[in-house]
Amino acid sequence: MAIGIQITLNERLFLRDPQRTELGKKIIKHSILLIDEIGFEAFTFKKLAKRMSSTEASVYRYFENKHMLLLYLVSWFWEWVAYLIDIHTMNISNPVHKLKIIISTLVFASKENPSIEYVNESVLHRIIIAEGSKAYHTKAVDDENQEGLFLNYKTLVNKVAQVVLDIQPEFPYPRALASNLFEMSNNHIYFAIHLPRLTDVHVQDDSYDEVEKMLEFFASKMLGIQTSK
Amino acid sequence: MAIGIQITLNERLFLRDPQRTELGKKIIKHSILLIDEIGFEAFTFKKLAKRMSSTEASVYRYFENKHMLLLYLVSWFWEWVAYLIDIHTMNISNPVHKLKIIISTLVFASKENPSIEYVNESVLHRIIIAEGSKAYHTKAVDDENQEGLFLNYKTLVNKVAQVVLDIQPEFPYPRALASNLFEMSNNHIYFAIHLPRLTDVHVQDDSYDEVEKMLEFFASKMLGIQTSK
DNA sequence: GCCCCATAATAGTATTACTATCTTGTGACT
DNA sequence: AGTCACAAGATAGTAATACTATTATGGGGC
Repeated sequence: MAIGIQITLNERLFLRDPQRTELGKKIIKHSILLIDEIGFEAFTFKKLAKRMSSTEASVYRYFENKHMLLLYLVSWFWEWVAYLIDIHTMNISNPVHKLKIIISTLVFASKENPSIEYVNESVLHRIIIAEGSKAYHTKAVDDENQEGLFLNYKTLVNKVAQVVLDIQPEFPYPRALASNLFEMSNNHIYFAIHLPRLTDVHVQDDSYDEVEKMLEFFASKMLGIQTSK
Repeated sequence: MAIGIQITLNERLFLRDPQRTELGKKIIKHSILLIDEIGFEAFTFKKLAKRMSSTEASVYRYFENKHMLLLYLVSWFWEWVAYLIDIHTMNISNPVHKLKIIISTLVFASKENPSIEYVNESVLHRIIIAEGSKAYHTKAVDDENQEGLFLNYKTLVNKVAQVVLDIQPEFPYPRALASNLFEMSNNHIYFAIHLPRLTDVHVQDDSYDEVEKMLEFFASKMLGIQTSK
């Protein structure tokens, strides 16, 4: 099942392509686990190297710094979600149905059958939820954007915006609706777990059903479509 | 005009109340300016002290670390927005009208007549937009939440959620709608400036009219109310 | 005139965020 | 079989960060 999936990322995200070597894959694998455990602020290349039984200097040969590594993980995640959306909506022509599938793909990204052994998609999803926004809340955002480091996310948002326009060609804020669905999904999962008074949904274990229902509700209200049973 | 405004904040946010001393006020004032200039990651107490012609050790007597200082600034900002909303909606009984005022207060928070000399509200608004979400995206979020460090924001969100319920008592997601309005406001101002493909609105200089219009559109769609001219 | 206490001045530590250099081991090519 | 290339390991070193501790100074109140 892992065959055929290729996640292609901007080459400027890394110094040496981590997908091409064993050490590279180990860096991806363990950085996901370690960031999830101790948080991005406390995460350092030294700790990562120790955990992997490698050295700091070796990690630095793959990524310029931990910010670039985060950017890499975030890009990887969105590229993966885009891939999932593509295969799930491939044969769907009804855009309303398509949007519904997009929402559930997004919310349940972590539950998909893992496709690549060195990436724990479920843990990566948690990282995106907790740390994802730090990838673009930086002083370097404009330079990095110019280098195309956010292309994956922007492409995905625009893909969804196109579906919105297919549903309602005159809708005035297709991209804002699309990006808001993505941001809301992450935010409200996070709120439900850590700041429950900021939301109305609940999550238990890793069941995000209520989040999905809420996003469907919001989307259908925005686009004036019937909520299907 | 500065008379009578008192911003009261959780005492656990600081070690010594910065509002009570000259040095404290200088810390608030210059930290706002410096974080805006160099970004939160590059910001250090040493640089702040140098800028203020004080010492690192003195700053540490007021705030445990830079994260607590950010939390303080964020709380200050939301408390201030809550205050503005209160005075602007004081005599309004129609909840639809109230919500509209809330949206414009939120979007134009930075344009309000400055009330406290040591806080540049316009610059502070920029910080909230660019760095605000880092205040709660931390491993310590649960502990800090338990200590009440996010109360200001949660209270504000719930105040707006109550207005939503006044408009539509059966609305299933009042808090999510409220928090989403706040998050969207900040996000889309940021997107418009740095990642324009993630939104449909534009901002020029500090004119956020399009953001206001969009939030009104979203809110009225969600609540099924007429968009007023 | 003395006490209190905030601030300044200074120093010191562990960790972070790197950069540099040198060695070793493997695989590929001749 | 020999050497070449090159990735990774080992080691060291530097400047900055994130603090903590100690002592000195100076002004306001009693």
